[in-house]
Formats: sequence, structure tokens, C-alpha cells
Amino acid sequence: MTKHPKRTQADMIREVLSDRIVHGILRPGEALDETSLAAEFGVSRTPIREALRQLESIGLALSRPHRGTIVTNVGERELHDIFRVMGELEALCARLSAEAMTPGECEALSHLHAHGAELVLRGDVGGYLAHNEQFHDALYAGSHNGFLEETTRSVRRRLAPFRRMQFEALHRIAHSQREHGAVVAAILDGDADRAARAMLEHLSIVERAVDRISPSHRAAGEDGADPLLRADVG
Amino acid sequence: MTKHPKRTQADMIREVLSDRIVHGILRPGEALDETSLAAEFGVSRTPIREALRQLESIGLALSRPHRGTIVTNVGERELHDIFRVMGELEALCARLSAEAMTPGECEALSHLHAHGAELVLRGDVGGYLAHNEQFHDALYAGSHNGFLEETTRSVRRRLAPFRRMQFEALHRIAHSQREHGAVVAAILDGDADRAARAMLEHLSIVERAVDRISPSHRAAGEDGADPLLRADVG
DNA sequence: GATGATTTGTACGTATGTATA
DNA sequence: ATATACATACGTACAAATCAT
Repeated sequence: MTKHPKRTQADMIREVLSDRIVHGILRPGEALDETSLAAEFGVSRTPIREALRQLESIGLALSRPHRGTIVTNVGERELHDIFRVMGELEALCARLSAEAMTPGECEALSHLHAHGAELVLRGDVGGYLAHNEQFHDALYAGSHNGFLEETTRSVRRRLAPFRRMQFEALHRIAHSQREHGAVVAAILDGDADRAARAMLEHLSIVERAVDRISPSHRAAGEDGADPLLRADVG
Repeated sequence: MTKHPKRTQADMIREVLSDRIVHGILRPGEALDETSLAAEFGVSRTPIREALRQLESIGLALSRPHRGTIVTNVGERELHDIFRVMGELEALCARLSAEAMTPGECEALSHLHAHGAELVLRGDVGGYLAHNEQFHDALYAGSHNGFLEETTRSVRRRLAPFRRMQFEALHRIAHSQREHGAVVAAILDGDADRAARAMLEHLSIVERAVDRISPSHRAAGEDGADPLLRADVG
């Protein structure tokens, strides 16, 4: 039997809505109407409300009293602010990874990085996007700091709706892989400062390279690029 | 007319419960029973549930499906993890403050710091505790990064239930003031690296100096030190 | 600026899942 | 292990606030 990790309806609904937001199916600024959602999911408004509160807690939604809930919409200024903080958090992950990774984790990281190289050679952009997530997740875990891991992942997810793959992605992933290489090398050397610097550098390049999705209050009907392809190479 | 900033009952109840947790009236591990709270506040369980979800979103409470909600209780290990992240966030605040503070803010910071010196001379421990909060808040704001400000304040609040004023507080505040001085000097010099290092140093000293409140599943009846005096000098 | 439509906030009752005897 | 008790999760109904006209 399929035993779901999340058991309450609110949890499952939150998961669905979270994915929709992260993948751009629900766009920033878009309204999250309790009644409509209740109808769509075939439940009462109660679990919907719970889910919306949870989304708010992740930073993916914003609700004001008696005014409803909308998908979080941030301007250029705050977007830059968030990038700055995420850079620092990821840099700290890299630093701690350099200090604390076990030999086993180091080897796993090497293999992971090598796999990324293959994907670049094959020009498998989609595969590299998935690999990229794995790579960063490996560093979060490698920090051996559960709170840092959780916090960094949360900020990354919060940033997702506002980043998307740039056009010349094939070109970009080669750069990304090279930057990852600098981080990996520093970690394997146990050079914490260099690892942190390399990661900060990587992230700041990512910020410049990423296409910002302009804040939009338009309805979901708008299509634009295929939402399933929206992602970034960071 | 007293126009409250938060309007819904859930918001007000969250505020009350949040204060109780931060001030140690509700201890880590303690159960937050919906029915009892509903009776105490004279409302139905619905707004209570909303408030508990909001507390969970701040990280002050933890609820598991069908098992109820308790005040967040973290072990030594995770406490250290959170301290590490907070140190880095505050250091970033100091760094950005050194880069971005306006002349007006610099002057205000100087005055604030001078005020702290007076409090130390007078031996006003309680006053210094309040001053300390103001000092750190000033640096959060001085970073001119709204997301960083919000994030750092959130982590600090989350840490509050597990820190308390040490016995030799009078001795400690003198040290704290001196450490603040190093940060202020670096900021006024516009030396971002030095400001960040000084703040990181300050925070790591704070972590060592602070009395950890041992995780407790005991009921609230336990008194211990006066909850209203629980605070830390950081 | 007042009124009506719509949406959120709250109360209360029922069902379901967890823990204890 | 089964059953009982109890707290939470969900559904429904109503009240209150916002916005649109």
C-alpha cells in the first residue's frame, strides 16, 4: 500500500499548492481563494485554511486579515535581499562541509560531481537541473547542521518562483559545473575559507545569470514558457 | 482609540502565547492543549488552532498530526546549530551595516552605544537587557536588507526560550558593552570584514556565557527563576 | 458615502486517529 | 490484543469585515 509521508489532508494540499507555486503554475500575486480551492480539492474550507497557513509559514504565501491569501510576490529589491542571505547561508554550508564532511560523504560528493560532468558532456540540461539540486542538497547535509540545512533549503524554495532557466542554458551549465568544481576541490582540501568564498562567488554569478520573473498580478490563464521547464542552474 | 495592530483573535492569541513562550512562562516540551486554551481565552477551538499554526510557523511550537502541539524543545546539539547560524546572520548584519549605514544611522548607533555605557556604569542590568535588544535591532535595520532583518529577528526570537541571564550578569554586561564597542568602531570605520568578525566573536562569547535552560517536559507549575527576568545579554 | 455581494473569521458538532487500560 | 477514552481533524453554519457598485 502507498503509505503517504504526510497524512492529513491539509498537509497533502499544502504539498500540492507548494509545488504549483514553485513550478510557476500559480504565479506570484495570484489569489488563493479558500472557497474555490475547497471546491477543487473536494474538501471543506477548514483544511484549505490550514494549508494556506502552512504556505505562509514557508514564505510562499501571504495573507492579510479579511483580505485573503495570495502567492508571495516580491519586488526586485527584496529579491536581491533574499539572494544575499541565501548566498551567505550556502557559503556557510560549504564552509562547514569542508570542516565536517566524513570521508564517505567526500567520496559521495566526488561521485556526484563527476556525474554532473557527464551530464554536461551529454548536454542533458534537464538532467543537470536535477543534479544541481542534488549537489546543493549534499552540501546542506554535509554541513552536519540540521538547522542550517533546513533554513537554507527553505530560502532556496522560497526563491524558486522567481528564478528560471536562462535561454542559453547549455552554455550556463558548463559554467555552473566549473564553479561547483572549485567548491568541491576546496572541500576535499579541507579549506573552509576557500570553500565558502567559492560558493559565494558561484551564487553571485547565479544571481546575475538568472532570468528574473517579473512580478505579476495577472491571472493563471497566461501561459508563457512551459511551467514544467522553469528552473534555474545554481 | 486603541487600534490594535493585529486584528483577528487568532493573531492576538498568538501574540500572547508567543510572549509566554519567549518569557519562559510556557516551557519547552509543554503541551499546548487546544481545548484548555479555548476555555482560558473564552473562544472556540478554531482561533486557537490558527494561533498554534502560526506559532509553529515561527518555530516556537511543534505539532504532529493527531498528537497535539507542544512548545518547541530542542536538544543541546540543535541549540548549538541554531547559535551557529544566528552568529553568521548577525555577522552579515554587521558587515552590511558597515557598508550601508547612512551618516544619520551611524550617529544614532553611536548615541545608542553611549547610552549602553551609561547603563553599565550605573549597573542597571535590566536596562541593559533592553538596550541590548535595541542595539541588535539597530544593526538588523542598518543592514538595509529587509529579508535579513526579518530572518535574523526570527532566529533570535526562536532562541529566546533557551537562553537566560547568567548569574554574574553585572559582570557580563561590561564585557558585552566592550564587545559592542568593537563592532561599532568597525562599522563607523566602514570596515565590513572587521565588523563581521567582531560580531561573530561577540556572539560566540555569548553562546559560551549563556546559561542553557535544560530541556524540560515538566508542567508549568514549576517556578524556578522569575520568568520575567529571564533574558540574555548578547 | 451607503448598500449589497463576496470572502474571510469564528462557533460548534461529528468523525477519525492516537494513546492508555 | 481489544476496547475505551480523549484530543485532534474535518464539515457545516453563521457572523463580521472588506470591496464593489
